Amino acid sequence: MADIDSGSAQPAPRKRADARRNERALLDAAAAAFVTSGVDVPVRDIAVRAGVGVGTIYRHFPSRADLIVAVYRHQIEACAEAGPALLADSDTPYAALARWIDLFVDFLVTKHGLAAALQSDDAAFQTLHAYFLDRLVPVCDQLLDAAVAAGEIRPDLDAYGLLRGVGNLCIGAGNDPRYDARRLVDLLVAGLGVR
Amino acid sequence: MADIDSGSAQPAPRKRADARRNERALLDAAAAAFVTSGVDVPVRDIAVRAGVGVGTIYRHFPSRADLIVAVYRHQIEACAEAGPALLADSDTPYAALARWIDLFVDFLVTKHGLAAALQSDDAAFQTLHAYFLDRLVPVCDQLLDAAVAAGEIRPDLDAYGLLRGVGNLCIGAGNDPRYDARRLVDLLVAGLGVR
DNA sequence: CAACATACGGAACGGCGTTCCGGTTGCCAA
DNA sequence: TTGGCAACCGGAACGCCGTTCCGTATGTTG
Repeated sequence: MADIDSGSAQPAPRKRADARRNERALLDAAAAAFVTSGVDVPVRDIAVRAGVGVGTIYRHFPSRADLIVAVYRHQIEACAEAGPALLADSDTPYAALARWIDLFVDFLVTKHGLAAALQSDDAAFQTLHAYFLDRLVPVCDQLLDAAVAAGEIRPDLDAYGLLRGVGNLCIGAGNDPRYDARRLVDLLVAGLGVR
Repeated sequence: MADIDSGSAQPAPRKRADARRNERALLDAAAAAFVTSGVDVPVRDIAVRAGVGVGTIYRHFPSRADLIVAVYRHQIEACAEAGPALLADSDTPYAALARWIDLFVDFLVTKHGLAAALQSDDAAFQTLHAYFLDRLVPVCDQLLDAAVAAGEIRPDLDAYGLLRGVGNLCIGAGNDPRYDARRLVDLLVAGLGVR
C-alpha cells in the first residue's frame, strides 16, 4: 500500500519487464547519487549510474522533481503518518508539534540540497513543492490547531508558513558546520509559544 | 566617502574614459535588471541593457557576485552603519537588535533572489557571501553582545547563525503572497528572548 | 515465429556562465 | 596634429546543464 498506485483492479496493463527493471535501477541510482552529490546532481550522472540513457529517465519521470518525489516518497509518507501518532503519544500538543518538526528537520538536513530545491520557484520543481505541501500541510495544521486549542501557542502562524520557514532554515545545513539549522528551528518554535 | 575606494593618493593610475563610462552603465543596467528579473538575471541581459558585450562585464566584475556586491554596496554599508546608531537610540539593546534585523529583512526581501544567492554554495558566490559576512557579522555581534549583557536574550546564538537564519527565512519572500518572511523572522527573534 | 507496441540510448537543442582573442579606441608624447 | 601603443571592447566559442526527439532494439502476444 505504499506503492505509487494500489487498490482497484490494475488499470495499467502491466509494464514491460525491462521498463520495470530500469525504473527500479533509476530509483536506486538516484538515491545513491543524491546522497553523494545532492539532489541537484546532473541528470547524466544518474543515467550513468543506472546504466541507462538520459531519455529513459525522462520517460519514467517527466521532470527531475518527479524523480525526487519518487525517491523520498516513503520517508515523506512516514513523516506525515508520524504526526497523528505523536499527537496521541505526547504530553501536550505543543510537545507533539515540536517533536514532529524535529522529524521534518531530520529528514531535510540529511538530504543535501533538498531544502533548497523545495524553495526553488523553477517551474520544474512545482511537482515537488506540491507533493510536500499536499502531504505535510494538513498534518502540520492538525498539530498547530491542537496546540492553539490547548492555549499553548499563539495562533499567529498557519501551517504553510511554518513549514516553509522550517524548510528555509534547513537550507545549507550540512554544508557548513558553523550553521546549526536545528537550533534556529528550535528558536522559531520557541517563539511560537505563548509568553 | 561612500565610494568604492577613496582617500590616499590614487594608486590606480586612472582608468580610460570609456572604461569608466561602461562601468557606470553596467552598474545602472545591473541594478535595473535585478529589480526586473532578480539577481539571477542572465548576464547577457545585463550586457544588452548596458549596450556592451559580455566580455566587458567580466573585465569589470570578475564574477557575477562582484557585480552584485558593487550594486548593493551602498545599501549594505548603510545597514551596517545603522547598527551602532540603533544601539545608541533605542531603549534597550534588544530593541535595537530587533530594529536592525528589520532593516536587514527590508533590504533582503526587496531584492529578488538575493537571499537565495547568499546561501548558494556555488564557488562563484563566495565573494558575495564573504562581503556580507565581513560587513554585517561584526555589527550583529555587537548588538547581540549588548543584548546578552543586558540579560535580555539567551546567549544561545552567534551572529553568524542568526544572520544566516534570517537570510534563509527571507528566501522566496516576495514570490509568494502566502509566505510572510517578516513574521517568521519576528518569531525567531522572539524565540531569542529570555523567558 | 512473426509482427507490433513499447521502451531504449544518445545525439541534438537551447540556455546558461565564463573565457578568449582579433579588432578598436582613448591617451600621451613627440 | 599625429603616431603608436597599451588598454579596452564585442561577441564568438567553450563546456555544462536540463530536456526533447527519433531511429533502433526488444519484450510480448497471438
